[in-house]
Amino acid sequence: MSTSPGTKGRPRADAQRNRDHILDIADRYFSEHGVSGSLDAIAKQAGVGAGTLYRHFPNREVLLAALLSARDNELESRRDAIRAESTNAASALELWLGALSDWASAFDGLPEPLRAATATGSSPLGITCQGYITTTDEFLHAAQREGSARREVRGKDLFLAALATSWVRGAAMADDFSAAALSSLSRNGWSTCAGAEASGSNGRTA
Amino acid sequence: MSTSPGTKGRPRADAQRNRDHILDIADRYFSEHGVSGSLDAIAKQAGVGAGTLYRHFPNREVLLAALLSARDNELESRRDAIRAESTNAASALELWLGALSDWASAFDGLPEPLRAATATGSSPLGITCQGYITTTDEFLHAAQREGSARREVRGKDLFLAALATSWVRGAAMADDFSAAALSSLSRNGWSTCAGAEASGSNGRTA
DNA sequence: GACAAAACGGAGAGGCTCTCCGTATGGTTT
DNA sequence: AAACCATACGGAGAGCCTCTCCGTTTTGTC
Repeated sequence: MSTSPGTKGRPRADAQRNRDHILDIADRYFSEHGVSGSLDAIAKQAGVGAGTLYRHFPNREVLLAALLSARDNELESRRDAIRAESTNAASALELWLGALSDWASAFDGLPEPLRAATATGSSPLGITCQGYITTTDEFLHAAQREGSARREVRGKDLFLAALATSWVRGAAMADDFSAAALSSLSRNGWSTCAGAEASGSNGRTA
Repeated sequence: MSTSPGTKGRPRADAQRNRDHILDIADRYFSEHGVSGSLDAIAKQAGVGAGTLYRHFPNREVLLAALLSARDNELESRRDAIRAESTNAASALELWLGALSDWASAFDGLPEPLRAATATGSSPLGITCQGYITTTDEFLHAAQREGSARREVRGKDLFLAALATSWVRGAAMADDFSAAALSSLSRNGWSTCAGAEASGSNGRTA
């Protein structure tokens, strides 16, 4: 799984080389210009034709997914470290959400496609997100069993909250403090030691 | 304030007519296509040349700001209603945040430019946001005085949280429930009846 | 070395944003 | 009402972007 060419055996050597090289350049490029940077510019920087880039990565989302999957190991080892080191499920969950939020900050503007992919689901990015939502659920369930997390919260909601944290931090954000505030908000809410049960749905009023 | 042409007296009649008409069309168009829809298409639908559109609204952000300012009354009267009807500051704050979140959902994709404008500040959109942040601060301070909101939270953070709620609700979001979950998260956090003091900063780990 | 399959590259179609400037129009003045 | 000019109009087109198509080149195999 994961090398683009069709159904059969391994890709041709030049194809593999190009693919890897494009990935390298794209990583650097997105780091500098955000996820909205020009794909053609990436092709040019990589010294390949536009056709080559688009054959390997039919659209921006697929390219992003490939880029992120190259970083999978990092996040997964962080997950393992958290599991190993944490003494209680609540702080494990908190650390994991922080890790997710950092992950989603890998490139400027990344949270947006991640949210879109989470919503639609079936794309390669969506699969990736789904996996991490599952992990989030695991941490969350543990915390719930421990009694330190609310019952009505779902992993998906916390995942989105982590994305949102990263989104707030995004781009030209003048105030780095706000992201921390939001993640603290996600943990503690703004209400003083809330009435716990808080009913089910609020939010929309009209 | 607010009619685009330069420094002097009122604009020419045709200019005013075009401006209003463009605003009408743009409102409909953004409602159907989201804030990323094509500006040229709006000009065409409005039956004016691209130049005319861009003279009145030099860029997308300015157009959005004009569109939103046409809706100012709505949000402001909602604010007044909340002030009048609420019996306690906590629920007033909650209602206000809901109103903000609805406001930011006027068009698909609106939260993004709002966030960007909040960050950079000086644009017309930024001014608008700043005003609502101030209002948020008022509601928040009242709640803090009442003892029902945490001290360390700032209006700006709650404003961004409201935008984030709307952002999560955004576009193709398969799951409308998540937005409600996030706003509840913003109020109550995920931790059971938190240890209140929660220290200052957390979030970033690496 | 010869031959197909696989991959390449870049021209170009089509769409978007935004500018520029010759033309038309409103408002004012006589 | 005619003339005048500041103001506003429209749309061609420059420049950038995404993505496709297809003639040409490269690889791997026999």
